[in-house]
Amino acid sequence: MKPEIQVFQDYIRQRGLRRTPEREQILKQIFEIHGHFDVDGLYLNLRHKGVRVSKASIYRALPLFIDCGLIREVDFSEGHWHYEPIYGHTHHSHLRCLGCGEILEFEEPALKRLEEQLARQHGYLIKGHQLQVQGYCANCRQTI
Amino acid sequence: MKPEIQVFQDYIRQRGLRRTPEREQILKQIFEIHGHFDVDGLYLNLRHKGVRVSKASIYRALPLFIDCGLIREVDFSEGHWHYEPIYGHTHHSHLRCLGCGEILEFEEPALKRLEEQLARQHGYLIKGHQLQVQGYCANCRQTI
DNA sequence: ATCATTGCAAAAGCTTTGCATAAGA
DNA sequence: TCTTATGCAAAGCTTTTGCAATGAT
Repeated sequence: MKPEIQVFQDYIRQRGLRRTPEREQILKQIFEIHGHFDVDGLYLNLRHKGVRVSKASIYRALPLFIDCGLIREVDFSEGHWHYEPIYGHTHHSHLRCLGCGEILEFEEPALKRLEEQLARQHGYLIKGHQLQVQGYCANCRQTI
Repeated sequence: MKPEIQVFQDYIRQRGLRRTPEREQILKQIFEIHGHFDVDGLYLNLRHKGVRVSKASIYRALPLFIDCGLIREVDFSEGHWHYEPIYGHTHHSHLRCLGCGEILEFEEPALKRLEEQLARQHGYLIKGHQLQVQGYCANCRQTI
């Protein structure tokens, strides 16, 4: 069994919830996309594959996946939520082009030290961070 | 005249737009708050002061303020937009408590170098970045 | 006199929720 | 059997937009 499914089943059992084919299909699809997604795109992916799941079920499943650390919200400033798998993926940040919407990923290991410093300085238990950088890509910068 | 008002008037003139008391009141209020805000809070602030402005005008004014570099969007993962003044303020990031919602500001000058590196590496013209760190504050970490 | 801007109310998106039905445990 | 989960449709929220009236230049 894929490890992300295992993680979810453990979480489900521990919380006294139920294992359903819908949740498993949604999770499977998310980890096949292997990149960021939004609810509508995920829903369409599933429908095109012939998987019958309602958006309501997706909206109800995502908080569970977040809660057990499989995915996280990401902010692309587009007025609706985006998400991405984090389980089994290295932590990365996003560089977004304000012209064409292209999104590049990059790693920034120095932020781990920043987290530790903030923890010490303010007594926080740090759970994570998000960094987005915006600008114009090589193409779009010529047209502004 | 306050410098942020001056910046906005210059922008207005340059774009052939019109100077209105509504926009000026909204901008004035934003720079009196001197911290992050959302549309509803800003609207209530103005109403309580007896300033008659509609939310529609606020929604229509904010993109202008963003466009001329006076404010920026900030993401607190709360399902609606937050904003903060940036003109005349030093750039900072946010540390947010997942328990009580407290928000601390901190500076992270190293990210300037990261921006330059990304610009070189990917040919981007960088316009800015946002960093949020989440965790539990000294109080809330005891109750989770 | 023009034409941008306003306020209102309606519409549009995305997300959440109530409820009857289905189905895990 | 008991309770959670699903699908549908309705409701909720935030944000956007159409339109007639207003007002800046």
